Amino acid sequence: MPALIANIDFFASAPEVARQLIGVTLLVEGVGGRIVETEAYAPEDPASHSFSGITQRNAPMFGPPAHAYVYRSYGLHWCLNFVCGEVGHGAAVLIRALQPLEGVTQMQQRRGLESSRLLCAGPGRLCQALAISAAHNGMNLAALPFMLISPMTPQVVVAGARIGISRAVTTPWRFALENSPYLSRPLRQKK
DNA sequence: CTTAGGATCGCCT
DNA sequence: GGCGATCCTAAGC
Repeated sequence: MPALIANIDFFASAPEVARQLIGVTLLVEGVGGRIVETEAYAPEDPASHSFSGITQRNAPMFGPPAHAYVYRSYGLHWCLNFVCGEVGHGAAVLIRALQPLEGVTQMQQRRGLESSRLLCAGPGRLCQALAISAAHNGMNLAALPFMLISPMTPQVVVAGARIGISRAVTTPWRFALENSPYLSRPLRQKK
């Protein structure tokens, strides 16, 4: 079965993959933790980089699934996405936050920060902690330096509106591990 | 608790 | 030329 890593089918839609990624342990060079927050970006999605078609920057989104799409945000931060869906459709999942587990000392050094709560709580922060940069753009997630490990038990996932965008602001494609203290921002659930 | 401003630059119109 | 799928710090309530 192609593109099946850590029991996740990367050929599925972005929201499905985003939900399935919650609880998966992500390591880069052995450093990282458990994914506690993701966002889905799909074709036909006005908030997606792929919305207006293929460009130099978003080209990896139109490549094979289960590969990395890394881009620079606001000129100074890196953001890590996992490409998913059918080849050429332009879907991806933004990895927004991790619960630090492995290589915590190294992540603290890279971030210049001791707090474990804020170590990987945000797409830019976790890329700094894991030393992810343009060098990782287009890389296969099934091969080193990446490692994905599926959780041992089912995860309780909650959904809400995505953060930091100006279009399609109500689409509930932000996914988080329920009650996790390691989110970039608290997710306000509907009651 | 919320909000405001600055850093900083590649990408797209 | 304008504007971000951000983050940090500071100040106000």
